[in-house]
Amino acid sequence: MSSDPTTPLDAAYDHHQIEPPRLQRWLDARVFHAEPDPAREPYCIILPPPNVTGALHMGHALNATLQDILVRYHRMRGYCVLWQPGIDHAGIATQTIVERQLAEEGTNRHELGRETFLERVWQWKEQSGGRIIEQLKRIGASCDWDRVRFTMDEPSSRAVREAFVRLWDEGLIYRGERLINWDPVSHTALSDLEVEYEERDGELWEFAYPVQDSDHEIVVATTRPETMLGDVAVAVHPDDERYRELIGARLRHPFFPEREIIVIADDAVDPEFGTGAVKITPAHDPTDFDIGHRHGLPMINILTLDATINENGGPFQGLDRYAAREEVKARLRELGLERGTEAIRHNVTVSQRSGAVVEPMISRQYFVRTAPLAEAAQKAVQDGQTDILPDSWIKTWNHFLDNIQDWCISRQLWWGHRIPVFYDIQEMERVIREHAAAKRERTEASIALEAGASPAYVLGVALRTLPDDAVRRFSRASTEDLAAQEPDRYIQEADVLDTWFSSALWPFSTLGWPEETQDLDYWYPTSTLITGFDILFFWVARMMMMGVHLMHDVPFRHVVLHAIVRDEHGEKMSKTKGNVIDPLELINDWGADALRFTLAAMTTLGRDISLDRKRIEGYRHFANKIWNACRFVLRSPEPERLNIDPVHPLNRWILSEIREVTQKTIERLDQYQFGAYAQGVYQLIWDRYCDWYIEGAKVLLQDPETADETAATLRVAMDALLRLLHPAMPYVTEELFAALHGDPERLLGLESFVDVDTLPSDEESIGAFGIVAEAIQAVRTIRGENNLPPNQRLSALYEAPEGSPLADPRWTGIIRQLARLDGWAPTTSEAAPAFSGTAAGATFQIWVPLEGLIDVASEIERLEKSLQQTRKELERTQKKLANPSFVERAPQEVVEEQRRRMAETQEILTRTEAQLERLRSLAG
RNA sequence: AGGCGCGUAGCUCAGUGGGAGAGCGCUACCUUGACACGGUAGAGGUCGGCAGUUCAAUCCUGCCCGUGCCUACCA
Repeated sequence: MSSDPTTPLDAAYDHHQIEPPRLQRWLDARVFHAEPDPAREPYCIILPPPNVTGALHMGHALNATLQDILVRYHRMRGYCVLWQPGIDHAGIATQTIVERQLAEEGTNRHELGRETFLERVWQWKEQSGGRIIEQLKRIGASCDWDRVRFTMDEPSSRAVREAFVRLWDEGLIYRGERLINWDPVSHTALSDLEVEYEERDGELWEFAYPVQDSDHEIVVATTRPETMLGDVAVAVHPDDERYRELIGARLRHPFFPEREIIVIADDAVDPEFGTGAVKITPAHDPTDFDIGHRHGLPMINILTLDATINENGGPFQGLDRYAAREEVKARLRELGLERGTEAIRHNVTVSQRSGAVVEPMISRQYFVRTAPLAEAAQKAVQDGQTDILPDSWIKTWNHFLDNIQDWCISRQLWWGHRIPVFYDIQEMERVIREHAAAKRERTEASIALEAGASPAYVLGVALRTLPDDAVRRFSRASTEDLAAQEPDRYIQEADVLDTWFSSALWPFSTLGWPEETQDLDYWYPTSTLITGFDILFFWVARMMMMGVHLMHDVPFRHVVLHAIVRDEHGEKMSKTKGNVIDPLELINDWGADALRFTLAAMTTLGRDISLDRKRIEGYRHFANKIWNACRFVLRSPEPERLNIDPVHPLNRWILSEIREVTQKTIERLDQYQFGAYAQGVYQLIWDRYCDWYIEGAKVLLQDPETADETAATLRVAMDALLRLLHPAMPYVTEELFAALHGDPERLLGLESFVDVDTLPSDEESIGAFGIVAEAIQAVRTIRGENNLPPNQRLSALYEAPEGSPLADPRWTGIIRQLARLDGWAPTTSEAAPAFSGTAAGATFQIWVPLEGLIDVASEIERLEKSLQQTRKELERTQKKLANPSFVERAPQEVVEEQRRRMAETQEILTRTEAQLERLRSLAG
């Protein structure tokens, strides 16, 4: 079809014809661009920045869909809306990709040098990075695409430096020796959140430490035998009778006789596990590290950064950790110290990024002191400055913040924000000399210094060997590049910051911080953050900490956590299972509108989504449905006037229904009830507008009395439906809106939302329609259950009280047409032909004479079945009302409701029984 | 180990302290001039089990069974 909406719409909806050109028009017209407008209320959402290496997956699709619904909805409601997009630089992932490319070219980053390597990364980023932005556009995300930001761009980098320096000056960032998670493949430290636990089969291997000057021994168990090379103690529980006498004893290390291994007592030991005695390797195990601190034990690092044994491993030096494990076991076996083995399932820590088994290692890194920040973040939620939805997550939130560890922010990478700490060389030399003098010995650093080594080399030694407070004395944090200004005096820290450090600043760095920009003033705090619960800790908590601390206000008023998208059987999607569903493939097959609507319709907060392609297909059919409904409207006569208050109850009914759904939609979207919103609009459009209203309108259009107001109502109603649906299905609604108004320039996305005040709320019409629909369905049921084809000519008689819509001439044409009747006339139960199909309603009875069409027996059977159900229903209500405590204690309106229902059911029962009697006498 | 969630029609899921719902699938009929990507009618459920609170429980409480996730981690 032509995209020119002035020509009639094609017979069938085809998303391929609609979506790409529509998208292009939005982009060309920059309709999503936002500038602060003091005259309007601000509304701001920041898009959780996807990874620069990433491609769109279902999680992104869901996330973007929900945000876009809110954004489009608020735009239509008159807010000044900014949806801020961007991507993050994904330190490890990106560096890994480029390093792999270099390896294929037979080189590596060290040969290239830092500068050249970074140029290569930028090159990669420009060419292949961030394709996810184009994919987000494709699903219709109405971000302000003029404002796309990157965590490594200059404004963000500036914000990172500023934040770092402020936190440093306040003592909230420090450099210290800690046990960190070392990824020996990516060659970097990882924060606690970046490691995962994988359950694997392993063995608990036992060996003995002989007690010095004694025949005794103490048996320990371990899953990592090679770590015994770094053992400095064996710990037992203080109350453990078995070992009480050995506490304080000295053990002999089989490979390092000069090393003193002492037996200590510590509560952390579980006497039930293994042998109840634990070997202590403070430099390579988190628990041992703590124990080592408590007991003032030395720390012996036995691993290189490649996870091979270092010089402290004596004869095992140079062996890979796993080779060393086998070698250590073999040697201990030879020495007769092996004591057995036990199969065990245990958790192995692996790097989230590289998948490598992580080694706990003692190392000097930069940390954020999280305790004070976490407390403030927690308080912000407690005090209601930020709401977390669903609120079941608050418990998790508090638990995490209560137990938060300091955040390791340095990464031994090149791609990222280089830590803005500059080491003052002159100061360093003074510190080295003073330190050596105080210790009254030559230190490694002072030796290097005296030997005339290069400042960079001496710095390396100093950073490795000097105490933290000494290093701090010659460290300067600065937002200025001191090393560039005074290259002879300053050397910048080589490490970069964790990618999440820059992401933590995102809600305000994207708005211009640390500048006091108009954007920042207008849109901060942002309105709502929508993200997956899987990054509650990684990102949300860190943004909250940084926002509260640096901006003195929370970064967002609401946090909405949504679910994971699973496959159609509820299985988590994974490449290994092969059940990954690619959203772009779905968009190609069914259209972005159908995918979006499906995701919205299936979203109930707090519950995962199992995505079934059949469901998407169904909603694609829905797009086709409204498409064709709109075609019908366009083919109907042009009304003379549009803004009318219709008189006919059918017209008043549909407008009242739209009014009600609009009100509900507003409530639902304000409460993030995406599923209820989508389902409500779906039912309104399909079940009420298409199935009932249009069919009725066809009749009214034939009558000069009602033709014009009906033609107008068809359009007014369709216009409202498109507005209601637009946030969820932007493409097709834009297309139809332009066609409906015959104005290709008018963009629905920039129109206002449905105004309930312009719509009637007509209870009488709603009630009348209900009775009419019930009557029509009754006739259809009689026809259907007696297998009478639609073209079978039938007529019907009715009995109804005065004023019933069944007797209202305004409805009779509709009844005759929709029930496919030749005749529709009043009668009485006495006068009605005995051999009829009947249906009794609360206020009416209908007879469809069936003489000569079917046999009496089949109609008797049908009525008996319906009678049974009516009796059951009656019994239930009677029983209830017979209960005195119900009548006494239940609310009056509930009792009334039951009484009314009983009367109705009684009426239906009586009528049905009477008819059954007459039929039986006929069959008789 | 601790925390959270789920269990409703064949499948995937809504839902509410007071008459059990949708989509898909299934059955029958229908090329009625918006739509067969459609229409009409229908079949199908002890709302996981047991107990409690209540006049009333699919909904609230407790326990149990099944299932999924998160956090922590024992060498």
